[in-house]
Amino acid sequence: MGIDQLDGRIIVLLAREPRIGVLEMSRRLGVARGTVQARLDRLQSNGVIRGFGPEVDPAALGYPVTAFATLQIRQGQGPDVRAHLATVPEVLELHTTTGTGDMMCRLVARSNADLQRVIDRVVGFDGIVRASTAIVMENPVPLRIIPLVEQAAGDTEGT
Amino acid sequence: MGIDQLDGRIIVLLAREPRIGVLEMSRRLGVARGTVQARLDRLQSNGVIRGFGPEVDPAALGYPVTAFATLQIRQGQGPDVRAHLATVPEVLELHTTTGTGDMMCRLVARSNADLQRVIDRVVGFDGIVRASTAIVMENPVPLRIIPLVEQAAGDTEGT
DNA sequence: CGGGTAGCTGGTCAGATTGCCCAGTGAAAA
DNA sequence: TTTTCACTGGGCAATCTGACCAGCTACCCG
Repeated sequence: MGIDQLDGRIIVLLAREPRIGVLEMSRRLGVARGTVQARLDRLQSNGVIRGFGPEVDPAALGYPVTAFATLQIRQGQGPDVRAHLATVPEVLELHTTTGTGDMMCRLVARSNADLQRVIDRVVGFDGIVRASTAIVMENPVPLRIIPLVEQAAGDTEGT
Repeated sequence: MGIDQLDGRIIVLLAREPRIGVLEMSRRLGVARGTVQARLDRLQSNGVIRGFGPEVDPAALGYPVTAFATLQIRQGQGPDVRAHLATVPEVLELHTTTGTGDMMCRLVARSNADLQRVIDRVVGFDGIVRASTAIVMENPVPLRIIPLVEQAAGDTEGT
């Protein structure tokens, strides 16, 4: 596990210009096309690169409001709660955590008013004892991976 | 703003099989290639589709520990704190929020012990008053967009 | 009502890229 | 020393892309 510098450069290049294609990458990186192809195959079978799905902006879809909800679950109701939350489209992700809450989820909604509806739907389930919600105002650092990839590529040098 | 059913089907198809290409999509959706191309162009210039960057798994990079940190900021120090956090590679995203905390960030680390180092680096900055951290144990619902896209495509029918 | 716009179809075209194969080389591991 | 592995540089056929076209329909507007 771990990536070397060439892997890192491939990922960063791909993150910056996703449409670029293997041939152009090999040109820019100064290596043979087969090498880039082999590296990419390996990164994907490694699981380092999960895929190339489209990044969809919920705001552009009509869901400009984002919030994080911390949930407290009744003992033993975990599995049921997960199944329940998985059925709510506005639940974008769900984690079980240590700490004050038992779960943490990311929600989106069409408006602040609509957020109320979403929260009602989320907590309107027996196993959920309490929920506390934090509405996102700004997003100074959008989800990113490049700095981490650069660090991983610089530090680890393979295994 | 909003997407119609064809847009929705395009996005879902793309999310399920990213490598698919415009031609194959047009075949499966039963529309002309030019249509799919035009839709995709529009979705991208709309900002609905931000891009096709590689989805990198931090765990496979050697960072298997994820945590969420809620930060309380000293009045007026917001901008400085943002700039500080932006320099930490392990900070994957950062939001400013309403509620008990002022900011919320997603962190990764090489281990639980390493998480301590990351947190020290995050909070080792003057403007941060307090931080409370929740370590992620499981991720029952990984970041997803398909259900929301399907709902948006079904409901809105364009504007 | 007629005109104009917008979107989709089904087709063509040249050019680029992909996936695949190969032999040769250098370095590291056994 | 022999084997293994990754990378190089090359070539091949098949495919896809981006661009363009005319024709058609639906729709809005004056």
